Amino acid sequence: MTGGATQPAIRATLEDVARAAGVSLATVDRVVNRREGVRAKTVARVEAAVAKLGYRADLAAARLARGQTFRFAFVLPTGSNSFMTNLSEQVLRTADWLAGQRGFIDILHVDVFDADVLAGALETLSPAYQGVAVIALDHPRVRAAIDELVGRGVAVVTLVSDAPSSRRLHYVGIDNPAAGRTAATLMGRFLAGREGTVAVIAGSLSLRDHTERQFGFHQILSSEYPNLPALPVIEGRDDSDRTRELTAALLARHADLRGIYCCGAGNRGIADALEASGRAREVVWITHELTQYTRRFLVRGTLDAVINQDPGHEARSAARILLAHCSGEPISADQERIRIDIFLRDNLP
Amino acid sequence: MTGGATQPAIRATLEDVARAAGVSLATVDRVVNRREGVRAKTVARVEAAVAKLGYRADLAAARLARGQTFRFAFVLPTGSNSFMTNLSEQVLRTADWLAGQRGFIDILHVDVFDADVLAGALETLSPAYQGVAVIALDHPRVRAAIDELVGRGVAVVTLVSDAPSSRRLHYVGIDNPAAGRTAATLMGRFLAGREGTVAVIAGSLSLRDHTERQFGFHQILSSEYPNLPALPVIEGRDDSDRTRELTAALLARHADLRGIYCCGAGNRGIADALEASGRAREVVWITHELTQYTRRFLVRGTLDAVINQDPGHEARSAARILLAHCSGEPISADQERIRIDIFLRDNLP
DNA sequence: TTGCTTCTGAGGTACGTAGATCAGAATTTT
DNA sequence: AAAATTCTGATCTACGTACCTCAGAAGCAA
Repeated sequence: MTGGATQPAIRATLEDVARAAGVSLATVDRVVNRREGVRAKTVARVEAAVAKLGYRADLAAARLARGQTFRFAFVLPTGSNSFMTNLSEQVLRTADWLAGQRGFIDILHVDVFDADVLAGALETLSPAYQGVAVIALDHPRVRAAIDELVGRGVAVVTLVSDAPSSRRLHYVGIDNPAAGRTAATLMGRFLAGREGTVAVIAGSLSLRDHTERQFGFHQILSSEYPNLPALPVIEGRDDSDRTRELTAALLARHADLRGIYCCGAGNRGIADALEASGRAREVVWITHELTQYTRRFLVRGTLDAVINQDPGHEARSAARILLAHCSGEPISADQERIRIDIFLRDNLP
Repeated sequence: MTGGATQPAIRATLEDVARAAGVSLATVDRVVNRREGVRAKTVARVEAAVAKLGYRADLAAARLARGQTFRFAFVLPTGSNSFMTNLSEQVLRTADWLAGQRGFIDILHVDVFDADVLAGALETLSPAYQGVAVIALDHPRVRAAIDELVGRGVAVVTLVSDAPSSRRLHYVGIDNPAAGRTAATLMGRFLAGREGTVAVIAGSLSLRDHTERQFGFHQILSSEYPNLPALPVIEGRDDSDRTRELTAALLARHADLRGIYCCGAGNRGIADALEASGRAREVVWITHELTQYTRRFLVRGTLDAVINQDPGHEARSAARILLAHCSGEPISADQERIRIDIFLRDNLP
C-alpha cells in the first residue's frame, strides 16, 4: 500500500496565516480580500504565508459572516408537457437544496412560447433578483430583455432553450444539433441496409431547439444514409391529439415508412397511432425526453430509443452557476456540461 | 404571468422560532437537537413554531459551530488504465471541493485486484477515517474487512466495483448486468438482420463487474438475436498487447466475425488489430469507458459505441454520500444513481 | 525636527448554530 | 407545606470570516 495525497487534518485559518506572516488578522483580511492600504512588501509576506499554509477561505463561514442571501427567479412555462412538469419539480427540489446555501428560488410560470409575454415578464421582473434562469426564445425582444437584465447586473442563464446572441452568462442545456445527429445515427444504424422513408415530427419549427434537432438529424441522415430519404417535416405542435392524427396519416400514406424521429413532444399520440397500425415493431421510432410515458413505450418496444436531457441536472446546474457567479466562485465546467443521454430499454435509470 | 412558489426573503433562525414559541433559545435548541429535558407540551409548542416558520437549520452554520471535520479514505488501484487515471483525477478534484465543506480525502493506492492486499489495507486502515470509499472485490476476506470497518462505525461505500453481500452503506457505480444488456441490444440492432459471430473480450472473469457485464450481454444476445451466436469469452487481462494478439487471432480465424464486445480495458490493442485487418468498418465494436483513446476510436469510426460510467459523478457521489451519512443529512437518491451512458460519435461530451 | 500621510495592529461586532452552565421557576413527590 | 425533582431561561463561549473603528507606528516631505 502506498500513501497518497494527504491533506492537513485541519485547515489553516486566517489567524494561522496572520501568525505565520507576523502580521495581524486585519492585515491578512485586507490582503485576502484585496482591500487598499497594505504596503507591497507586506502583501507579499502575507501571500507567501497563504501559499505556504495552503490557506483557503471557508466559504460557508464567509457567507455566514457576509450575511449574503441570494434570490433567483426561474421562469418556466405555464403549459405542462411531462418534461416541463419534471423540470418544475426538479427546480423545486433544487430550491430546497439552495435554501441550505442561503439562496432562494422563486418560480414564475409564464407562457414562454409567446415572445412578447416572455419578454414582458423579464422586463417587469422584480429588481430583488440577483439571478434569473429562463427557458428562452431566440427572438429579438427576448434577447433585448435578457440584455437589459444583464446590463442591470443580473446574472442570466438560459435553460433548456438558448438565446445564443444575447449576453446571457451561460446556457444550461444540450447541444441540440448534436442531439439530432445522435438520433440520425441511431436511426441509420438500426435500419442498417434497409430501404424506406423516415418521417420527422417537430413541435414547431419556430422553436429553436426543434429546428436545430431536425437540422442535425437531416444533416447526418442525408449524408450517411441515402437509403433512408426523409419526408418533409411535420409540425405536431407538441400536442398528442394532433400527432396521433398526423402519424396515422403518415402510416396510411407511406407503406415504406421505416422510421419516425420526433424532436418535440406529443409522444402519446405517436404511440397510439403506431400501436393501432400494427407496425410498431417494424417502424423505428426515436424521440426526446424520458418521461413516464416514453419510459413505458420503451419498455413495451414501441419506442426504440430516447434522447434525453436530465432535468434534475439542468435545474441544479443552473442554480449552481447562478450561485457561483453571484458569490464570485469558480464553476467546474465539466460538471456543468449537460450530457445528451441515450436511453434504450436496457439502460433505463 | 402567474406567481409561483415564493419563499420568505430571509430564512427563519432559531431565535425567530424561540420568539414565535414564546420560549428561550436554549429550549428551542434542546427540541431541535432532540436533547432531554423539555416537557412534551413545550416540545409540541416549539415544533409547531418550527413548522409554521418553516425553520430549517443552516447547515453551514451548524457545521461551523460544531467544528466537525470529516476524514475519508479513497482506496484506488495502483495499476493505471485510463479509466482509473481519470477516476483518480476526479477524486482529487472532489477532495478540493470537499475541503470547502470541512471534509478531507486521503487517497490510498493499493493493488485492489489482489484480495489479500486489499483486505489487508482495509484492516490496517487508520482509525482516523470516518468514511471509506473502496473499489471492492467480491471476496470473503474483503467482505469481512468491510464488515469489520462498518462494525467499528466507519461508513463504507463501494465504488465502481461492489461487494454486494457486505454491509457497505452504498454502492456507487453502474448496474453491470444492465450495461451488458445495453451493449447487446446495440450490437444486435446495429447488426440487424445480418448473420455472423460475435466475440466477447473480458479483462478477467474473476472480476465481478466483467462477469456481470458479459452475463447481461449473453442473456440478451442469445435470447433476442439468434442470428448472432457468441464465441467463447476471451480473457485479455486488461492488457493492450494481449488483446491485440487475441483480436488479431479472432479476425484471422473467424471470417464471419461481425461484432466485438469488450467488457474490460485493453482497447488500444483491439483498435490496432481491427485497423490492421482492414475490417474496422464492417465489424461492430462496442466497449466500455470513455477515455482519450476510446474517444479517438469512436471519432475515427473504428469503435461504434461506448458504454460509460462517469468517474466525476462517481467520485462526487461517493463523497456526498459519505459526508451526508456522517453528518446525518439525507441524500437524494436519484442524484446519486450512476447512469449507464451510451456514447456514439455524435453525442460525445 | 516637525508635520503629514500612509500603513498596521488591536479590538470590536456580527452572522446562525452548538453546547455548556447555572439560577430559578414550575411541577411533582414526600 | 416543604422538599425534591424536573424543566426552562438567561447568558456565555466558540466556530471562521467580514467589516468596522481608532490609535499609533512607520515612512516621507518640508
